[in-house]
Amino acid sequence: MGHSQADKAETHERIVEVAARRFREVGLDGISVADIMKEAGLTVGAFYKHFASRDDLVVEAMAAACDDMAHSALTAQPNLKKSIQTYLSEKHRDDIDGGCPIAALVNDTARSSDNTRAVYAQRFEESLALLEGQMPEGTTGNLRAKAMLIYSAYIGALGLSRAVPDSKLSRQILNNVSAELIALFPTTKSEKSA
Amino acid sequence: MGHSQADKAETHERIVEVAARRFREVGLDGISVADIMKEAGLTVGAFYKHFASRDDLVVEAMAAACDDMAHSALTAQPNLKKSIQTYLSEKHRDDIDGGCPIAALVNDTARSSDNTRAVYAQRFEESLALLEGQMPEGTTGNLRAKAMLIYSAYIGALGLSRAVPDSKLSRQILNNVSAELIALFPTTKSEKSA
DNA sequence: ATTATCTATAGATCTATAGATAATGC
DNA sequence: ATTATCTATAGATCTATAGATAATGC
Repeated sequence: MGHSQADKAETHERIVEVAARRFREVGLDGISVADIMKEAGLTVGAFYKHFASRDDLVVEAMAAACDDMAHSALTAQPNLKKSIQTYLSEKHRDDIDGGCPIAALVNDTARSSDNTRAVYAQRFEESLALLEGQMPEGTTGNLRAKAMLIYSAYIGALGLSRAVPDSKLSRQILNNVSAELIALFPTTKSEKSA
Repeated sequence: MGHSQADKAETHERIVEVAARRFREVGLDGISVADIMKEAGLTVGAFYKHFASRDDLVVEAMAAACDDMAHSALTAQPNLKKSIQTYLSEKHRDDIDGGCPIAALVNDTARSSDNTRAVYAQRFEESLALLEGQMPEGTTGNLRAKAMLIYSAYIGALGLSRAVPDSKLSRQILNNVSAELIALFPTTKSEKSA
């Protein structure tokens, strides 16, 4: 039983990380506090020294999940084409618990607390700005609106690809939406090597 | 206590209709059998004369919800522009329990039973075909792929508009994605009057 | 002395079933 | 006789709290 203050901070973070993964996989209501604690190597009694309520964990886990994601599919790609191909890949589809929470939890968030929805919206707008920054040079019109279209297509296509049980249809959704988006927003030559 | 066989059929349908609404609103796991029965004017004991398990109700309710929807936003519109405007409207956003279950339950479905997912996928493909049939004359390329892009954008934008707590941002998502889709797939003159 | 953790449990739920009741339908 | 409904409840959960234990930190 180690319980220094340093241990507590580590423990807190470990609980949040477990929750950030599990919530994406099974939904914000799909796992109990006791099971989260067990997966973090603890028992349920310690939970309320770290969080005032289960919902406080949901809020923190939502933020953590969004921060996870911010450094992969949307941020770390050199151009829009790569972003589209990465986001709408079978790898991302099969990595629910490590993938984009904006997609995995969009329905859950609509039914959740104001605090959770506020975190979700804030992180969504940050990701949207990143996507807007990836729009090809020379794209005309409302760039933020176009980024919203792309992000909406991301969320819908990824969600559908996970919902349908037929793997052929699932792949078709990812590939078709990916191809259509790439055709609509062609990356310029200078950006390809960027 | 009326319980003729005709009554039973009506009762069965009433339970399914209540579930089809509530599931869209609170998720497939968000309401108990007892509360569904209460809302249908019954008590929990009668439930298992109508369904072998809770999951059987989920399957039937999913089908019923999709049938509801099939005759409104996607089917009953004369052209694609009207379909886009209707689907991505504040009215649809605020009518979760009567709106499109393909959007409202996409995350829930990914976590649900094979039977539920099969019904979802079947109805999705039917709606997709309707949308494909609404593509403007002279649209070139892979029509099914383009319909998948539109439907994905529908699901993502509607989901986002319900998840974010800021009503201004919510409206912006609907209006921007709607405008971008209409610009991408302009309806021809002959179709406008169709 | 304080506190991070543990075990144990109160009180509220949830699915599913058992058994009683009252209506249908042969 | 059958059965659609009811009330009641078994058994399994879930959130949150109480009280004991063992380590930290003044």
